[in-house]
Amino acid sequence: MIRVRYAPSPTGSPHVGNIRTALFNYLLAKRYSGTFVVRIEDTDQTRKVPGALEDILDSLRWLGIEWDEGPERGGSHGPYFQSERLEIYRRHVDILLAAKRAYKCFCTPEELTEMREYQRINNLPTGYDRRCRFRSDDEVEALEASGKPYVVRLAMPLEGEIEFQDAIRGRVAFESRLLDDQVLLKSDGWPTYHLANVVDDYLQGITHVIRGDEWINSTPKHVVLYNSFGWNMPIFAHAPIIKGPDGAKLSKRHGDTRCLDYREKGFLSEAVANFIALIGWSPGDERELMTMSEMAEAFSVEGIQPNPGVFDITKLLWMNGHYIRSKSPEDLFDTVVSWHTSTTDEEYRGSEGCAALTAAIQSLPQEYVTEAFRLEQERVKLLSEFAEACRFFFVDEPEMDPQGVAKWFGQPYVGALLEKLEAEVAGRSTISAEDAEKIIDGVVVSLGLEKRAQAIHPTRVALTGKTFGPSLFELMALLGPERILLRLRRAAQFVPAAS
RNA sequence: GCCCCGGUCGUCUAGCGGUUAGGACAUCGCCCUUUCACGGCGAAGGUCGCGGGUUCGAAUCCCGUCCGGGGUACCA
Repeated sequence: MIRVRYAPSPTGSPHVGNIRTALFNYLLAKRYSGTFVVRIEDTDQTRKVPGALEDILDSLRWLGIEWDEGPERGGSHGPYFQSERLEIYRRHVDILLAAKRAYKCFCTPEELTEMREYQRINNLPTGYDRRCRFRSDDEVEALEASGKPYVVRLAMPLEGEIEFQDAIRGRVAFESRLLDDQVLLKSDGWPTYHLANVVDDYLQGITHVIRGDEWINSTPKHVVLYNSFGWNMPIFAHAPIIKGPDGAKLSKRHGDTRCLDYREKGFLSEAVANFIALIGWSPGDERELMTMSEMAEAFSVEGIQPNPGVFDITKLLWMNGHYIRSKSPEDLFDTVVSWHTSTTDEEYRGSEGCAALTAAIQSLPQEYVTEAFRLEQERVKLLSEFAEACRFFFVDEPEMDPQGVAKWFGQPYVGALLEKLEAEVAGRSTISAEDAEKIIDGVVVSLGLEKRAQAIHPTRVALTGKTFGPSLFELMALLGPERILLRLRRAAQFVPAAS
């Protein structure tokens, strides 16, 4: 039975690279019907950020990454907050101390800074020089009795190599003498990540650790820790980082990197999950569009690539469009409306489209709004685009595109066209798409036009103000006679007097 | 500086000793069509970072080198 974990620290809102690590772990658990646990690594109280925990859980929930054990859910291996496990770490530090696999270090931060400075200047490998490691028991006791604060450090092997098998990269080896004696317990009595992570992974029965590449350098310290306790190690897999377009690790500088930003911008969770999984992982065949369960079925650690990938927003956009197109009208309505009412995106909130949609939802029949969404569905790449794309359906006087007017309303027949259409539409209670087509064709004949496109384009501009959009006939069917009449009359004002 | 990881079209990737180096996004063209989009078809785009080996044969194995990234905390 495999057990994996996602162990974020609540120091900020998780970004997409971080959340992808959670996804990989989750997929592995799903693949083998294992257990996915979420553990909060809050051992650095000074870096705790309010709201971060909520954002972590929110990000997971949004993407559909459900955890079997962890915050809000509990489980048999709790507590799932490291801040509630302090006693456990202390107990384990004592074990290490008693076995001489760790020691107390009384060096002050100032001394350490000075030491590193010296090392840097002399081009020596930086690291703790172990000056406290060989103190006698009496000496340590005296120092401790004097009330001098201390940390506990791991006694690393002085020579030889430390190696481990990485499931993605194969054998990774480090020279022991280059590794320093990592702090395990800080002077405030709290553990560092290194200690807490190893103790918890062991106690919580974690079998596979998929984590970011940035951990690969501290893995030998973890290996020594496992050995010092006499524990078996989990399988390590270090996933590559996600880079920004400039090749550097994805960060705030690259704009939106917060996972939840994508939700606010109008991305669908299924698109984001699908897309980020594909940075660094592939099912081994040529599939790209995959649901969560399809990905889980195809997932393997071996399918993770060792080299970092660039986050290509263009491809995400394409994928988002795909998932928008795949929605049923009902689902689409629910999705767009609930996104619209909850998004915090300021640019969207302040847009005219947003205001028009809000009004439409309140005053127009749901069927009307649903149909408007359906007609724009294949053109839209973001949820946030529906409001603007559908605006002409919702407002009485859509903006007239000057270029569209210039291009089509200069035709000598346009005045007559609009009049004839008005005459045809007047008196009807409804118009179907078929009716609309017959009306247009009839007008084409009576005006002696060569192609119906000559009638269609000006009519589109008259009714929507735009030169592009859904099928004119379908759009007329949705608008209905009353709106069409109003718009036809208004459009007449834009026709140059000469015609 | 030192250590570690990585390097296949612009981007995401398949590939794991013998392939015309395949797919996807983006780009361009054609088709469909009332426009835009969707969809379909096609094109262009890769000296597999570079240089040496090993081998009958190397994107695939080895060494070197260059470039990029990551780590070098009483942060995770």
